[in-house]
Amino acid sequence: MRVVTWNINSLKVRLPRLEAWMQANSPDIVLLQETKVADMAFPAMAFSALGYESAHHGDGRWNGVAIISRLGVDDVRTGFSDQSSDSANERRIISATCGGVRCYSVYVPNGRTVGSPFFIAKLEWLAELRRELDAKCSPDDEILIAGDFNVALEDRDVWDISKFEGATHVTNEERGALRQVMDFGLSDVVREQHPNETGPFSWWDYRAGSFHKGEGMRIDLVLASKPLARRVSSALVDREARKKGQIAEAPSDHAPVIVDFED
DNA sequence: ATGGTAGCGCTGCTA
Repeated sequence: MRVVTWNINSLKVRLPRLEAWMQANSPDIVLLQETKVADMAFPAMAFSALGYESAHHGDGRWNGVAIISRLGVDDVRTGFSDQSSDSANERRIISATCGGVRCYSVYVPNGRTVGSPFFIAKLEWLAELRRELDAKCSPDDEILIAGDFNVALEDRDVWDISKFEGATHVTNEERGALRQVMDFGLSDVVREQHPNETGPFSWWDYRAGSFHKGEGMRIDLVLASKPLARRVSSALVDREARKKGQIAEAPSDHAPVIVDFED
C-alpha cells in the first residue's frame, strides 16, 4: 500500500501535474491539502477516470483538504466533531476509511506570528485534533494522519535554526502541541525511516530561490498508529515534484511525501 | 540585496 501526502497549493492549477504524478507513481491513497477549490469545483471525475474514489472538504477560497483512494473511501467525516470548538468549521480536516485504514488529511493553521491570535488558534487546533482522536479513534487500530502540520518538530527539520529566532513553526509551544497529538500513539514514520539526517525537507519558500539553496523545512508529516507503523517499508520525499515541469508548469511549494506499507 | 514568489481574484490577504 502506497500513501502520499501533498500540499498541492491549488488543485485547479496543479491538477495536470497531480494526474501525471499519480500515473507515474501509482499511489493507493492520496491525501491533499490547500486544494483552494469549493466542493462543487472539486474534479472528482478526473480521479474516477484514473480509478480512484474521492472526498473533499473545501470552500474555494483557502485551505481545502481531500482524500483520493483506490482502496475505497468510506465513512467520510469533515471538520471536527465538536461543533462548539472555534476550529469546527474550518476546511482543514477530512477523514475516511480506506482499505481498513482510518486516514486523515490535515492542514494545520500557519500561525502567522508568535503570540498572535492566529498562533493561539494554531495551538488550539492541534489540541482539538488530539481531542478528536480521543473521541473517535483507538491507537490499537490502523490510523494514519498526514498533511501539512506547519510545525518542525526538531531543529534538524529546518535548514538553519539560527534563522528562526522568534519565528513560528519551531517554538516549544507548537512542538509541544504536536507532541500531544503524537502521544495519542502515533509515530512520525518519515523520521523513523531517516533517523540520522537533516530533513528530509518537504517545503521550500517560493521566494529567494530557497529550493535551489536547499533552504527548506520538514513540516509535511505522516503519523501512523503503532499497528500501522510496523508495516512501513519505506518513506521518502519526492523532490523532483518540487521542480518546474517540462512545459514550464509551476510546482507547489511543497513536495509529496510518500510512504510504502507492506501488505 | 533589507527584497524576493505564488494563488486567488480584482483588493489585499494568505502563506
